[in-house]
Amino acid sequence: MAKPTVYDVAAHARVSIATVSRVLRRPDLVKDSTKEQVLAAVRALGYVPSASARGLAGRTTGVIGLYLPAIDGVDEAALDAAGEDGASATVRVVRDIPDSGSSRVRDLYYDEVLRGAQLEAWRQGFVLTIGVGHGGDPERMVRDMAGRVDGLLIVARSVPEEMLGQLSGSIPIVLIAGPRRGDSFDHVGVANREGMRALTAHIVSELGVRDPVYVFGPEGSPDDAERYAGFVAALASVGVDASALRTLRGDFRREGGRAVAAALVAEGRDALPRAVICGNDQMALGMLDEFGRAGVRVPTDVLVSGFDGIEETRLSSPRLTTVRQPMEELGRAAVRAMVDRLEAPDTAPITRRLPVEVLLRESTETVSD
Amino acid sequence: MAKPTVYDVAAHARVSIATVSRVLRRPDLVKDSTKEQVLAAVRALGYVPSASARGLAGRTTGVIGLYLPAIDGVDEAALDAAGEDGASATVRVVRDIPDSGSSRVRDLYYDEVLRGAQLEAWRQGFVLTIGVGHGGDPERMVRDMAGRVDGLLIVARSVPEEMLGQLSGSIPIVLIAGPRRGDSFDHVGVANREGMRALTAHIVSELGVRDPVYVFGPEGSPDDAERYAGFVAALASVGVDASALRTLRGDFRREGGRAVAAALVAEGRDALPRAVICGNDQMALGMLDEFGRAGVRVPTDVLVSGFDGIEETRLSSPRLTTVRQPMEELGRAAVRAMVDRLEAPDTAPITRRLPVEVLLRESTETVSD
DNA sequence: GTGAAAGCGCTAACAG
DNA sequence: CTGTTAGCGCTTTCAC
Repeated sequence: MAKPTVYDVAAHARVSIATVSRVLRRPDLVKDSTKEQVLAAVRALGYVPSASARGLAGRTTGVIGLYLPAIDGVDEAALDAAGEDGASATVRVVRDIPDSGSSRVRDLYYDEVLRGAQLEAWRQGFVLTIGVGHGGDPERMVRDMAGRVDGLLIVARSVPEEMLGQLSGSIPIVLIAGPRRGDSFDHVGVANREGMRALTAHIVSELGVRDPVYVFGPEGSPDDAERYAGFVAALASVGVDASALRTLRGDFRREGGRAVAAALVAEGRDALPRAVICGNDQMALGMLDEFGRAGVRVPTDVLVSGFDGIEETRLSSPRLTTVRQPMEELGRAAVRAMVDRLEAPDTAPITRRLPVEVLLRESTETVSD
Repeated sequence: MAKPTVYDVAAHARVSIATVSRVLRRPDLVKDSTKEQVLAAVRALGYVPSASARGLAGRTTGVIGLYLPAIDGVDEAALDAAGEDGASATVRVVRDIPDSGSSRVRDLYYDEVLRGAQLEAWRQGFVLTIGVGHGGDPERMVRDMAGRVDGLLIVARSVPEEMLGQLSGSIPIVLIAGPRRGDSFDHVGVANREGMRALTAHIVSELGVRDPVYVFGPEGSPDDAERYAGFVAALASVGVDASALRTLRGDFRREGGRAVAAALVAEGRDALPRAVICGNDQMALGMLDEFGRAGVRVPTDVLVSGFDGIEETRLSSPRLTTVRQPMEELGRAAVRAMVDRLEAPDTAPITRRLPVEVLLRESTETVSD
């Protein structure tokens, strides 16, 4: 008993295959009584329509693809090793000492984007298929996905610019996050600039720090550039020339934040800046780590802020002031943009910019505050 | 310039479509020189094969589906509201007080399963498509998925038993977690029983508590039943009849744990059990919350343990002793099982049982320990 | 090695 | 309202 097809259902219900198809797609066009027969046959046979056939005939798959960049510490070698179920014990008992699990820190970022995309896709009648980069070239995977979906959502910078060009020739693409792409791609992003501007304004105006230090991420991050632009703008609006201020460079990772903080501490406690504004949360958390170790008090000795709003910022001590990006909403907006694009293929590029939220917490709290 | 097809490529390369197909699927059967021509044409045209057509012709989609149960607090109404991009502000600044974000607590469980499945699927040359239940009936979504994948991974109890029966008639199914299904389904699970047995043994033998109290989840959870069986077994092996011991009933949720703890406290401090062993982490965390509020000290006054190994257990104070399930590995193992099944459709049901890890932490630490 | 031709299961005109 | 009939783009014998 192979998988039943329309033909089987048609035969069973004593109608033509066209009628079966209609019952499933435009039920209103079919007489109630025949509809019943067909439905009964469907149930009896356990018929499930083939998406492949439907896709071929209808030239549309009902699938939206989401491509995410490589997951942090995915270790291919370890994966291979884990590949076989060794005869390992069923239970292992270990004394788990604090901090041993720090390697589990993962950016929840994409999980949330994924969740939002999935939810919205379903609401819109689409299915989501995901591809996650893994080290090397996105090439193969992205191409493969391109062949099986109606449209592709791509997280910024996870795919080389050139491939985007080619791809967009044959399939709609919506870019997620990253730099603004008013030009040639549909794009949903967040208000990086405005968020950092508001945060900086708070620190400068409310807290009276006129010489905050900005900590960059790795060279070439457009998100970081936008954030810094917001930083500069906030300062400019109170008459401070940001280019005269000191800046530091990290790498967007926690470890990098630690290093930057350590360097600062090494210069002497009295030389510490009054406020450190980091390009992302991970670096800020790293600085918190190191300042804590070194006995530098936050916020008493120095104010620290991050950007992104990852979960850990709520759990650090002190809790970290940050700018929360609406990740889940980002995924959702991307799907919406894609659906719009699919409905109107030849309209101008869609650009959506989502609002952010500045979360003021203890890491930037002052006495007078 | 519509999407190029095999015909376009064939014409461009001056060969037949059969040759184009061969170059892409069995390159070894084609002469090098012609292969070159075809590849060149593919590049020139930006050809991407249609997965639908391929699926139809080859009766296999190269897709594995993963169906996850409803996400905790998904609020459909809120989703609708969020549907339109209101003219909301770009930035909002709020003073974020501690604990305000407790609603964001989400079980990371499925995210990890998802990640593992995705990774392994790709390694095996498959693409993963995911479906997440949302409140109501899984029916429609699962059926839809069934039509577009080669096999379906289903998290236990997210789909009614009967539907599983039907489905498995037309498509391979691998159940994830939940009760053992040695019978009629392929299944990957974890060593619930053994894990709880080891944990209980530790508390009984090492810490000398011969009358721990077990806190159940909601009625009818097979996972919980297995865990309790482990609890009973551990006790039995030191000559204690667990059925004579007190048990409590929660609901697997944090709030439920709080309620249970509150009830216990209300009975009087001196009547407190010496150890409380919970069926999952959420309840244990809830108990920690309430004990903390009530001034009951953990582990001094009472020992508390959980089960699952969710992230929050590392961040609570005291950190929670628990049994960590290898979630990511669960997803990976499920995919592997599916691939095996696909390769050998008619072999006996596959059952994989993954080891767990008992993590001893401060919530069960005693002085003598 | 390569080409011709027959489907894979479904949808969508087009008749009736 | 329902049936007939072309394909959709690709894989796969079967010949050559």
